[in-house]
Amino acid sequence: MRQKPTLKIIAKELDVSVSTVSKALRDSKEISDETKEKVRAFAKLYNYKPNNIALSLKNKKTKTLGVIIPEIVHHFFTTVISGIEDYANSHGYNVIVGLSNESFDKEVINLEMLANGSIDGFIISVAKETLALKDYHHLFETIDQGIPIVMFDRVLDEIICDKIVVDDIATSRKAVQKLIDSGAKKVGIITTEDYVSVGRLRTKGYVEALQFNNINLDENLILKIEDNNKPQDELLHLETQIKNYLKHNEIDAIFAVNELYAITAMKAARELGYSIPQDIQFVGFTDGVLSKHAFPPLTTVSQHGKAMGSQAAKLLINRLESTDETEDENYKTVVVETDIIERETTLNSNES
Amino acid sequence: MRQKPTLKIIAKELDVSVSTVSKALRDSKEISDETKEKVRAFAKLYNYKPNNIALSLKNKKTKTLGVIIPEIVHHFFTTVISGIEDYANSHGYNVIVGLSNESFDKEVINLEMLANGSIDGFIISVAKETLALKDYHHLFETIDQGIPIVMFDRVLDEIICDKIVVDDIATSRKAVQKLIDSGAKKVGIITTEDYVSVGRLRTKGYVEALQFNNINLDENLILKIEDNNKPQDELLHLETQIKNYLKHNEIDAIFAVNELYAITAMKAARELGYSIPQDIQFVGFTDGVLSKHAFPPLTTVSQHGKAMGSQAAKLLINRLESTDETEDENYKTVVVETDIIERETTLNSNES
DNA sequence: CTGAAAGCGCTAACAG
DNA sequence: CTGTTAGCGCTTTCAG
Repeated sequence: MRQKPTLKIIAKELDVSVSTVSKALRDSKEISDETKEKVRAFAKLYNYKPNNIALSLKNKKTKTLGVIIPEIVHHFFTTVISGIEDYANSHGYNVIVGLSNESFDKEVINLEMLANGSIDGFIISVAKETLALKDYHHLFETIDQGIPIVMFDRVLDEIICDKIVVDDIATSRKAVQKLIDSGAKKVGIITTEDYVSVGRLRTKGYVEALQFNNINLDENLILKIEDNNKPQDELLHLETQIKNYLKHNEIDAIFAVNELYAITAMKAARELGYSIPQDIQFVGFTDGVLSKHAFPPLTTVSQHGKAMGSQAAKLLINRLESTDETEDENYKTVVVETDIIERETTLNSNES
Repeated sequence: MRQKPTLKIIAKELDVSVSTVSKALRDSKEISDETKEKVRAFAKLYNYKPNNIALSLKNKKTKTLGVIIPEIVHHFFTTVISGIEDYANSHGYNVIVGLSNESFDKEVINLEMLANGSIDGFIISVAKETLALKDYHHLFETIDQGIPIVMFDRVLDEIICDKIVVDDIATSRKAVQKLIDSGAKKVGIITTEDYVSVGRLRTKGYVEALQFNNINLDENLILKIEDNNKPQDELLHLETQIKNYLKHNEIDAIFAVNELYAITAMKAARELGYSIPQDIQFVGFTDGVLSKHAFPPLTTVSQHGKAMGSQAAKLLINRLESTDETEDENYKTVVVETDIIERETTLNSNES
């Protein structure tokens, strides 16, 4: 095992001072070409690379971003990370990932661990539990310490910072409109409880779309999935809730606020003898592997997670590197476009 | 914006020396109870937290693990990460994630970036391109620098280090045996090209299972998917390869070395008029969301990614914290168990 | 019991 | 053109 060379070692070896070596390697004009050459050759030979930690301590910046998400085994978050990585890496930044597992405490711990010098800024989508508790002190504190935060997907009006969102309301309106245009008369929604902001907004879009088409709102057609937070029987729970809902209502189209709800509902519908899309149409939210490979392939609105991720990284890095004091207050929230990807769970408008 | 308190600031405020504050906070017995109390109170009030970077520089360890994987939008890797995170976090370590995107160059860059002091050790699954090129100098060099590596899933015999694997051969044997026991006479395999070690090994298990059952090997039943590395039309490419394969062979069971191949093959089979599992049975490898929600739900062998992740983290952290010189050479490779999760694409043995 | 000093690896202001 | 010095935040001898 060969130990890593340091400036000190090189300096001693070449019988010059540490600062000379440092300057030579950074091509300072204070140093003679001759010395530069000598130092560079030696450095290359011994494969010298500056120590990141020392640089971080010196510069008070680590060139790494902290990403905190509720869950990594989840296609949407995973695409966002890949967008972040992409942008960050190509701009010289690394990415530390912290998982909250939807737990408030873990979110706080992760934030605090990383806030002590490990990262320059955060990209975060808050845990459900945090949303439920409405306790945001950890976020306020890190901003107060001068560490910028970019929120995405699950964002908070209370926190003043850069944000990346999807226009949930407009997108849902669009999705529901699609269903109506394809001939659906009784469209239902499978959504989350209202404390999950994205669920609430998507429900709102659903309601607006109905109003716009002069369709009376039937509260029974809104299924809010109770999240019991016990992964083991969650799926079963989900299935029974959906099956009951389908049995007790006359529905010819369903808008589901995520893939899993959509897929589970399709399965339930199939088991109840419906054929898709003739008897009942489906549109999901968030395009992922499940949608593409479902049977039949699910029409879904794509959130462009990768774009959200790189946008988030871009906003954060810009803020970190901006020396412009006036920009300090100028927080943006960028809305990323969504598309509906038509697959085989919806009818064409003219077929209806 | 309140700036973070440092030892220096506290010391000045309390009119004592920096070292006194440091010692007081670490409960050194050199310090009087009175002073300790005073310092602690002040530190709590100002919410003092030691700066990680300074500690890292001082201690020559960062308490963070570098994880380098080919692809994050992939259920298996994602479960592994979650296992790593879990174990690492509960032992005071953070996790930096680097993605190689199956590219050799990106793998090298990531490794080098992180090796310069950012992390204490690596957990890595190598990129396909690296496997194809057989260029492992970056791995040798980081080990040579004294940075331990734990490899998982795609491991290399040439590299001497801790490894976490699945017994691919035995597992494949088991999977194919299951198919045979369920009455299959002509079982095919959809696998990768041989340079992907896991593909090669799984193919080997397939061959062994046939031999064991005195079934003649028909080379035509082995479909090695060409990976053209162009994501956009990859899927289409995959589909046509598989469809051709199904058309030109008589097959009543397929063992696929990953979920995607299995799902795609099921789709192709359905389109060709087969019914599953009556006409053709399927077993996949690597249990993920796709398998569970496929139509019909796919029988699959579970790799226990989360267990692999925490095992990897455990091995790495043990090695990092072991002061025992004798352990230095004692590299383990742990084999994690696999299970076959029976769902609806296979017949029961007694039904056959 | 407390403080001064050195050092982790690096940069930069300032002398020479 | 090169070297000395100080300092980033912290720990740890070693003196007092």
